[in-house]
Amino acid sequence: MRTAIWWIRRDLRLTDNQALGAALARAERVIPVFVLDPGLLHSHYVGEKRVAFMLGGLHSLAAEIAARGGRLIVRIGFPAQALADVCAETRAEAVYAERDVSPYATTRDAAVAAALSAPLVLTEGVTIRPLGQVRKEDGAPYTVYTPYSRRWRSLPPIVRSDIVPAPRELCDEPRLPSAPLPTHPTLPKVTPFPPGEPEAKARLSAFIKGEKAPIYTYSEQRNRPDMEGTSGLSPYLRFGMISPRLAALAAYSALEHAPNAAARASAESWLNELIWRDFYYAILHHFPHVRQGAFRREFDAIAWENDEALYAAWCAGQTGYPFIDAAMRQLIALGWMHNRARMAVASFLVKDLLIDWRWGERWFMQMLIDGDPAANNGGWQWSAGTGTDAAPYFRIFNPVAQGQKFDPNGAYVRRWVPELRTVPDKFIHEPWRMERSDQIRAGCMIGRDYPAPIVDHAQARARVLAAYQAVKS
DNA sequence: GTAACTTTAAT
DNA sequence: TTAAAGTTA
Repeated sequence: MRTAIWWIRRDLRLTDNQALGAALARAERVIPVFVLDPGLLHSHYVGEKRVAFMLGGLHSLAAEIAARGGRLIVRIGFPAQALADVCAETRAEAVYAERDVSPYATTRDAAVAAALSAPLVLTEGVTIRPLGQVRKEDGAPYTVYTPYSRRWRSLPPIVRSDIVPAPRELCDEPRLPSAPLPTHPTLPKVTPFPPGEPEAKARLSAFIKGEKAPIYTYSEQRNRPDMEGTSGLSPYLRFGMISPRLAALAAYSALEHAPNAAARASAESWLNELIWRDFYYAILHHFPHVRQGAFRREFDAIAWENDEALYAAWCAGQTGYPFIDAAMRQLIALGWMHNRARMAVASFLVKDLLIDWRWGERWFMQMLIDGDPAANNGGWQWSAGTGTDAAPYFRIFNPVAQGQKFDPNGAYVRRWVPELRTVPDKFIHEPWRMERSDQIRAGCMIGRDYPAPIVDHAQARARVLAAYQAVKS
């Protein structure tokens, strides 16, 4: 074949790009095309920061493509129309893209396939293992993580030769029109995630290189929002600025080179997080109704309170629970939140405020740079207990205990809730327990400088237990 | 071969 | 409590 289109969506990379690789293997000339879809930009599940991060990634990708003699073609409009135009202008004989799982993506891709006269060829690459590959003995999909992960791990490890190398050269079609890449919105300066594949690769290698690599202390460090114990790769994985398979290869290699058993277990726990990611893509793939409501449909009947004022306080980080507020303010400021904090604030919204988990899911999608339909939905359903986990206990996080355990010195709280900076360690996670004299000494009056708790945890706990009990049996 | 029953473990 | 996998009838 002479000409093919590489349709770029959430695979903003050259290394281990299966769509690009397949196109290059079959066509003499491959044209990289990105379509800026106005429908997506204005969705209630999209926010400015993620768009800004994506645009930054596109600028970086355009530079990488240019460095190899090619040119990124940008079009603005509906994908079916834009791609049909490019196909006609270039006489492309096929369009290659990475298969995606969200209902939005699958609907869009079906529409594109129907509109094009050239075939739309979808490759793997969004997940480590091909979608739908990890199944039970009888071919049915797994619905519980642990057996899924066991089967996943029993498959052959990812090895160097699985990785598709980046092309050394690309070609250009000089007369083919391209819209300029927007320069707005931009990321806030404080956001610690410079977009692009080179940054993603640097982060991955810093995370796994050497005997003292952070991956070898990950299992303890990862739960501390006051420290930098995670890989910080989620936004890059979200937009495919790094291939998840390359991340898995790195994890396997770290397992192999682990200096001791503890280090090995730590690397294992990071690999497990990558498997969780594959798992939630598989869930969305096999059970697309999770995007609408509970995985277990009986939980759609829960009588939520859905108090708008409490929801607004949660969003703004004004709940009166310091650990919750620190996390929610970190989210607004950075477009990112530490995962331990995500679990705590999700539990608080659903269990303490008795607000529909889908409200939280939507807020996260609007705020998060790494917001991903599959992973975010899976996380929220896990927190709400409406999802895939069958546990004999009902999970309610205590917002004070979470803070004391995972932010023991209050450094995270003080970083994001400055009005509590002078509160003594003893009260940092429950400042309402300060006597009036303590409050004066700390220069922080509860109810004036910082809110009193908007709910009583013990009461809220009893209320949510009853609400969940009511939909059971 | 299939269904009923038992065991295991859930971050 | 429940899913998955193994065991027995």
